[in-house]
Amino acid sequence: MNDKELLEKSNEILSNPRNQDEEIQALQDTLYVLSGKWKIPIINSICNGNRRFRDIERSIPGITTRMLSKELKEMSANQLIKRTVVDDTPVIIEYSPTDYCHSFGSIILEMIKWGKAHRQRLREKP
Amino acid sequence: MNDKELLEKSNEILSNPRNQDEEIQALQDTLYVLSGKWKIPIINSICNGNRRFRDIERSIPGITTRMLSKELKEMSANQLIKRTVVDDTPVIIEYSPTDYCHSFGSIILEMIKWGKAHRQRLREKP
DNA sequence: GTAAGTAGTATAACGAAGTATACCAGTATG
DNA sequence: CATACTGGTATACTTCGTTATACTACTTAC
Repeated sequence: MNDKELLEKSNEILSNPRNQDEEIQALQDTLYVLSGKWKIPIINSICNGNRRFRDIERSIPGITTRMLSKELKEMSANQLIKRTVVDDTPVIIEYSPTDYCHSFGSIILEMIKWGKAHRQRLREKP
Repeated sequence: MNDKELLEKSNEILSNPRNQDEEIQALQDTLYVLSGKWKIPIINSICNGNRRFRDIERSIPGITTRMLSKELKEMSANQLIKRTVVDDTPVIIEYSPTDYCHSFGSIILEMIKWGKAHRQRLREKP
């Protein structure tokens, strides 16, 4: 590394106090937890008040019972949601959000915001 | 639906002015554009100042040249990034963010925030 | 009794996403 | 001269996400 490069490097570090390695790790952690096509829509649906299997299923276009079943199981295991059996007759199964689940609120809101702006852009110049 | 349920439903609608269908669509649009394991880390890397192939590659743990090459090609085609050939000797290839790319800033920041908080939680109660 | 809804499971199969590894031509470094 | 870097491509392979379809057991409504 020559003097010019060294100077550039030091300027870069000074102007950018963020820790790159830590950030990319945080980003990849988040992406790992949210991986796949369905977890975010499911979290969104449950946080929006949907509690029962068929209600959640109907609220997410394109999802199949199998995928919903699989994801709900995985998300229960990971404390993202809570599965409650209401011992009525007939038995009712309720899925509810945990605090953990609510912590994705900001990410989901930003994604909704982006998606809406995206559609707007497409309408304006197609 | 009985009277009690009807009342609850109407209260729910009044207290929740958001359009569910529009939101889930916006969410799924966003997820579609960002699908896969690598686009968000790549956007982040380029927005953080990495410009050249090997720099981007080194900044993203786990990515292979093949995946990076594939994604960069796709993202160039979709106007997410710009590929510039600097006709020096040797030829240098530069990838730079577009405005479109910058529009993911808020989502990425929220994801980094979540990932950091997540690690913090794990440290506190393992 | 029959149709429709609830909460799923079972099975099979497809294909995209991702991994691993090697390789290339050109250039720079020691 | 050997090594290592650059910007990728080629090939082969694996995995697992996803779809499609059917089915169960129970309940409610007509």
